[in-house]
Amino acid sequence: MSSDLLLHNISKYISLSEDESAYFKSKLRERKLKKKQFIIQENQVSESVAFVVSGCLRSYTIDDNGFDHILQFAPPDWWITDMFSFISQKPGNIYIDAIDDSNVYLLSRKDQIDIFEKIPAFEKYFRIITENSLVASRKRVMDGLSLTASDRYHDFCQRYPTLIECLPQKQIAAYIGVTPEFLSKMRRKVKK
Amino acid sequence: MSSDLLLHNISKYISLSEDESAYFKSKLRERKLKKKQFIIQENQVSESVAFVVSGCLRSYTIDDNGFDHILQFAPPDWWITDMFSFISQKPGNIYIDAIDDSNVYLLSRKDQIDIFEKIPAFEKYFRIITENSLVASRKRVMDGLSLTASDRYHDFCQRYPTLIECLPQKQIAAYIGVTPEFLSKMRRKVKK
DNA sequence: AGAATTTCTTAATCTAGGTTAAGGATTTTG
DNA sequence: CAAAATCCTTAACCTAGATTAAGAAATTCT
Repeated sequence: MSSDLLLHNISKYISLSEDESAYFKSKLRERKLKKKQFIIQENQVSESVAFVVSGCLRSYTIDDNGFDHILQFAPPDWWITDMFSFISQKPGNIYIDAIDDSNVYLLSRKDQIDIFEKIPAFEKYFRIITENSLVASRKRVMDGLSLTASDRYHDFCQRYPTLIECLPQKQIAAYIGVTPEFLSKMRRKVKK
Repeated sequence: MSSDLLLHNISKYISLSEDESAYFKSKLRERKLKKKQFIIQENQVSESVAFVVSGCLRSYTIDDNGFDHILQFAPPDWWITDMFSFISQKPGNIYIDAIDDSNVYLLSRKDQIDIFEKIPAFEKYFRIITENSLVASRKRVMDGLSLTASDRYHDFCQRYPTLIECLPQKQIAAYIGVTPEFLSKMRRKVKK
C-alpha cells in the first residue's frame, strides 16, 4: 500500500518539500479493514481522522428505535472522522465502519496539530478540506429543508453515481432520510 | 464602533502582535445595516464574510413555492456568509439579510487570502472557526434525520435561548423545518 | 392615533412518507 | 452447496406534519 493517492490529493492544494512529505508520511498509520469492521464506536474518543485509499467507509448514528442514520460515505480519496470528537477529543456519538474491505491511513489529532506547527502549509490544506466539507454539509441541510424525498434521491444518484452501484438500497435510504420501503416505492414509480 | 469584540474572539484561538492586528483591522470594512437590508442576494457572488458586532443576521434560500428556509442565524460574535460562493467566488443561491438593525465587519475573500499569506496564524484561526461550523452543521443534518419536529424545536430553544426571545416564530419554523401553523400547534400542546 | 401590513392561532381536511407484515430474491456463511 | 441471514418488494393501513382558510393579535407605517 502506498501513500500516492493521499500525496496527490494534498498536492492539489499545497506544495511540499521532500523532507516535509517524508515527515508527514512518518505520522501516518496504515490500516486494513475488513467489511463491517469499526474504526470508531459511540462513546469513544475519535483519536484519528482516516483517509480512504480503497474500499468505502460510512459514519452513522443509531437512534433509540435502532434505526441507522448515515452522515457520510467515504469512498477513496476522502477523509472521514467524527469531527466533533476528533476536534474536542471528547467521546462522540457516531459509528464509523467499513462498507467493503478497505485500506485507510490514520492521522491522530495530536500528530495533526504537531504537523500544523512544523509545516504551516498543512494548516492551509486542512482549512480548505474543512471549508469544502462545510459547503457540502450546509447544502445537505438545505436539501433536507426544501426538497422532497424523491428529489433528494435523484440528487443523490446524480452526485454519487459510483456509490449507487455498490451500496445496498437500505443505506441510501438511511442517508437521504426515508425508510427502505418508501425508497422501494419511489423507485417503482420512476420505472413507469 | 470598535473592533474589540472581533479581536477578543480571535484572541481565544491565536495571539497577534500589535502590527499584525493593525494590519488585519486595516482590511476590515465597517457596515451598518437597517433591519431587512441585504448583504447578499441569490445569484450574486459573496465577495465577503461578515462578522456580526451587534444585531442579528440570517442566511436563507427561497424555494419554488416562495417559502423561506433558514440556514443560519448570526447573533453578535458570529461569522456569516454564503460559504459556497465565498470560497469559490461563483454566484450562490443564498440571501443574507439583517433581522434587526445591525453592525458588521466585512472581510473580502481576496483580503482574507492575503492575510493568510502575511499572517499564517490566521490560517489557524479560520481553520478552527470552520471546524466548529462543520460540527454544528453536521449535528443539524443528524437532527434532521433522526428527530421529530417537536424534538428539534425543544433542542432549538435550549441551544439558542437568546434567539427565542427576539425572533418571530415564523423564522424559528423556517429554521427547524416546519410550517408556522404546525409550530403553533406544537406550542399549544406543550402548554397543556 | 389609525390604517395597513405582518404575524399568530385555530380548525378542518389532506398527503407524503411511516409502519406492519409477509413473501421472494440475494448474499453470506459454514 | 445448503442453511441462515440479509435485503428488497408489495400492499394495507396509519400518522406527523402540510395545506387552506379565516379571524385575532401584534407591529409597522403615515
